Amino acid sequence: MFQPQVVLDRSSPVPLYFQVAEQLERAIRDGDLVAGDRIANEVAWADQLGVSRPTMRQAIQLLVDKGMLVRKRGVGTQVVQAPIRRTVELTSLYDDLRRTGHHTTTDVLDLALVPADEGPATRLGCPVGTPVWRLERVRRVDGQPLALMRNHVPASVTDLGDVDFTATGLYELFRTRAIHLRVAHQTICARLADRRESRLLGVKVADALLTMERTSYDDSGRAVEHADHLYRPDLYSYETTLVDR
Amino acid sequence: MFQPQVVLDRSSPVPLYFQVAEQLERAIRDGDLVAGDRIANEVAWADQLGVSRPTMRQAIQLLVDKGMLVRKRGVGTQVVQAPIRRTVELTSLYDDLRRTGHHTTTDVLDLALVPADEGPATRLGCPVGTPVWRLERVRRVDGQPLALMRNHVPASVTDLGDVDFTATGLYELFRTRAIHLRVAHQTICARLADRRESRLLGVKVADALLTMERTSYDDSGRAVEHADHLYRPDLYSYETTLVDR
DNA sequence: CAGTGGTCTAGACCACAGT
DNA sequence: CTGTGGTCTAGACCACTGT
Repeated sequence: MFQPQVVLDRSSPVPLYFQVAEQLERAIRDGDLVAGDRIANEVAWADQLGVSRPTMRQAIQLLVDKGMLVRKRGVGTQVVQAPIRRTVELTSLYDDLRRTGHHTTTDVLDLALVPADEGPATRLGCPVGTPVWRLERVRRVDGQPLALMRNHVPASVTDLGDVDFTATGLYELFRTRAIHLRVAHQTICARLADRRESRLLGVKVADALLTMERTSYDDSGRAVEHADHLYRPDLYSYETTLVDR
Repeated sequence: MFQPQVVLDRSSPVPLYFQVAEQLERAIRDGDLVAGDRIANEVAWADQLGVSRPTMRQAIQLLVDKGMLVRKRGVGTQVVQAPIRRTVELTSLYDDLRRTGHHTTTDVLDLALVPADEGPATRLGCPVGTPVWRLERVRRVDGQPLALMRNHVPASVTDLGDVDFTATGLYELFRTRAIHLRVAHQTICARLADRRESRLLGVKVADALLTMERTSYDDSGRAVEHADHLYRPDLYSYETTLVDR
């Protein structure tokens, strides 16, 4: 039974289970462990690393949740025969693109404090007429328009008045203001572009677009933001890994 | 601190943590606990229910993963201010629709054992030319065409030759044959319908469609199925709940 | 049968948030 | 400071799988 080298630093502030998961994940990505390989059982791992079994379980569970490992009772734990794609996380498109090294720019079409219409109000769970910030942007990647993004943020959450959204993403801003997004509900669909949208996104009129509606909640369970985004399907797709538990 | 009534049955085969999570979830859905409510702390719960703290944690974690609760260190655990939608699970459209009480029918357009083309072979991780079952269906809801579904299943996984897919879903079939889907990778996008697709789905030519590509892996990490589906965006959208951990 | 993961206990110490 | 969740230990028994 192959056991990749795992070294723990007990003086590190990084939790033990996370250190284990990290190094196991690297072993899989580097190909030290390949599809279908069975890894040693939990007890053996715990023994070898000098951690308790629950801690080792937690490490393995992290990778199971990421879709990289599969557990079968009475059998063992195996590496999934699958190309590892990024799992869906609670990040913004801006973060995604910057991380992958693309040059992104943003055109701000609209930023204003307005009374909430029925749509945004319903989604944010606030009364119609509540002051909300309305933000509309076009996101470009290497010059090409990629997404047309409309967002609403209740004025009670934070003040967007002085923010330069050509330089800062909305989610990045939330982080700097200690607003921690924790849960989001998304609906993804498709529809045809209208005249304005096709012009802004540089596609033909009546071309297909990917639509994404999202409401995000922070760590006190409060609705913080509603997004209504349109993506060019030739430049963007939505990838997820599903895991049955 | 409000604590809904939770009753445990220690003789039940249902794990304790699951019994707790179930009843807590019901309390939230029934409105006994509402958005923003703080629930009692883990130790108090464990004490009252007579279970250990790790068990209670596991119960709460289940609901956190579902996006119904939010934990904050030093503060407590709160109910998320969000409409509860179904979280994404590893189920088929057929299951989804049957569960919501709709009348679904299926037209089988094609079911054949063929050598794998490059596309399906790549996705399934098998050599080009490997025998695979090719299945093409139209799913209807209350008579209306909803989805055009093309699936590929390696012949080595199971025999689809005698299956009546007008009466049985593919995922349902897998379950009856003890093939347990555990991980899937999905890509969701949009494109225009071509002539054949628009005819089969009952939409205008060059109408927008939602596309879904999915590869599923079973509990030994083996690629079991590749799906290439097209959905009518007026009848179907893809909803998810994202949770940051 | 032996080996595996699934569940559970009864504690412990720590980091962080709010008072 | 107190109270909270985050991490961790060192065991235990059980259910399921494959031989």
